[in-house]
Amino acid sequence: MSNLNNENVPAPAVAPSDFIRDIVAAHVAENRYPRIHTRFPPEPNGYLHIGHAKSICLNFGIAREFGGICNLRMDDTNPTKEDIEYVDSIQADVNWLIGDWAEDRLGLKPLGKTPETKLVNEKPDFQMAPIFGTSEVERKNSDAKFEPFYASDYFDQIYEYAVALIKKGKAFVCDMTPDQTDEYRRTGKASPFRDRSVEENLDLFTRMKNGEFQDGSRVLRAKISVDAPNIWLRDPLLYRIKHAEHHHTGAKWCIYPMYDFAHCLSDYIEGITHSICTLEFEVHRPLYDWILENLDLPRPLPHQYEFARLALGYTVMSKRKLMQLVDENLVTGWDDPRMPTISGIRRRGVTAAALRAFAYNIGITKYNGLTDVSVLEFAIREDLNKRALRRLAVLRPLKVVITNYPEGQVEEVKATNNPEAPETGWRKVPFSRELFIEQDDFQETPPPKFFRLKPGGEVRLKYAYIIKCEEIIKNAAGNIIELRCTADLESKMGGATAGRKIKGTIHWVSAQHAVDAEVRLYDRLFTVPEPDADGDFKTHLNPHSLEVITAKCEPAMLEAVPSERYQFERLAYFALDLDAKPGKLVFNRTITLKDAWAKEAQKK
RNA sequence: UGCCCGAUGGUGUAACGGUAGCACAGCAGACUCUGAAUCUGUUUGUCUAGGUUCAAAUCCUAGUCGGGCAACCA
Repeated sequence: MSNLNNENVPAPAVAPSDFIRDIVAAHVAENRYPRIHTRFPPEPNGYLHIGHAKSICLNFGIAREFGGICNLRMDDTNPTKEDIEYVDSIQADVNWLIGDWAEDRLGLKPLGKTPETKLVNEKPDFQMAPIFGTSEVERKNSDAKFEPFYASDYFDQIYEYAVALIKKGKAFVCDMTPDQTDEYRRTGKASPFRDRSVEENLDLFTRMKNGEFQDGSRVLRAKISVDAPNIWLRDPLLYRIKHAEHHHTGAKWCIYPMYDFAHCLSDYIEGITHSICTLEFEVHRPLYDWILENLDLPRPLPHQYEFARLALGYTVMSKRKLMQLVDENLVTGWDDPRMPTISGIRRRGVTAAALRAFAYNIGITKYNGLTDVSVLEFAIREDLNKRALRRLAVLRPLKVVITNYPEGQVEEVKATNNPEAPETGWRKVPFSRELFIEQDDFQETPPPKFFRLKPGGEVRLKYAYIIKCEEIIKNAAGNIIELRCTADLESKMGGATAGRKIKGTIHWVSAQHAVDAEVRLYDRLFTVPEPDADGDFKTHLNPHSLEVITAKCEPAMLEAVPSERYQFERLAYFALDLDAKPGKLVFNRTITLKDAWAKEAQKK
């Protein structure tokens, strides 16, 4: 797969510039940190999607451009929603996306390693340093095993920090019900438990940890303010009780830290310098800072920066909605090629390089826009045009008999593998008396400007002869089932009349040599640009988002491999699907070629 | 409703007080043994109103519109 990432595809000419990179560049210029350190912290509660790809490209891109590191971290503080399946898929997707590009910037840790306690400026400090700078291949060949970081690996340390806040009188155990807590926070009233003694808080928090209390009966809250304008500063929750097994820590804990408490501390423990997240966390930033600033931490503190998440036309992006599509079998799985998930996009045949180019092209801002799918489609086509091997295949066959071509004769014509990459050479394609052409390439009563095959008209068969349609044969129902044509037998490449100017050139396959392939034609999943703008997004599902047909391919397709990309000439780009087996070709249509004729024909 | 954030062609972005540029999309043309690719040309824009300044997309004030947050989710 590695050759798919860079070969033949130019890197973006200039490194992108945006407000976050500007900030990082300024910090580098003033030597604020010994090294730039970002992180990509997904919660393992679903598969990664193209919005995450934007974040991955940002965080790893910065690490790459500024000589830094980007940690992969599972933000796993809620055991009831998370699962090991997602941990595995996240790793696979990240490795695929950054492979050959920022792989050497990926921060991982030795398997099973937990934070070390060190003395910094005479203060105890928890640290979790990454290993990095090894490629995936090197890691696989090494005896040592590596894994991503897990917020759950810091539960001991985060607990210690909670105790420290309690001891400073900056956190308290609250016994109100969830509803009461909501009510009090909304109205700016102080919890009746706010002024418990340090001793009582310590005792209660220990007993929370020891499992003496029911879920929901008590929480640990920071003591910041009862009526701050920013709700997140109104004595926010730090810990809640959940008697649940955790996919990574097992049954060790029955209290789990909230996102706000765990995230900033995880960043600190890992030595993150720039904690980049999406806009909805903007209002959490004061809390992020408050926690870190109230703990007497000896090392430089990380800072949070926010950017706008990706919204893409004709799809949905929330994990909840994507999971609904999966659970209700509206798609075949998280990696269904119609899904905006990284695994779906990959299965569809899009390369990592194309996805990265897309991420670069859309930029990073704080403006919540809706990116047109054409931007994604352009990145995919541009990438595939340069790398895809050209092949002849007919999706909807129409039989053609060349009446002046000898029965039983077979010849092989030379066909270019990829005009964009001449070094890929050429192959032989068999030609014979009976062929298949595309049904769309013939019209009995053609509209104006139709320069394909028509009665009495001529067209060039790509790499072969110019043919003329002499006769149409129909069945009893009146449908065209066969065309009788004559060929200009001197018009093949190098022939006497090869230079004749014929407006149309069409693709074909020799009937007796054609191989069948299952072809899955995908279209957008939804019929409207913003499926979740109103009501139920599922009412906007495109009923024609998948069509499965059997295509007739030139015999070279028998040698198709998953790592390659193919262009069925004049039609679309295709990639071999996971479901393909020896003797059973299955192709996914990644994306169609641009079709100027379809546009022209629509103008009527 | 409170708090926070944002607003540049159809879409996504750049311009960091000094010529509003790029990409996608669109349109027109050239070329073409892929109606692809490539090449050329081109339509379209600074939310509004005040202010500061020789000069404002940029700074200030107000408004308008849009988004986010107000989970014992992240």
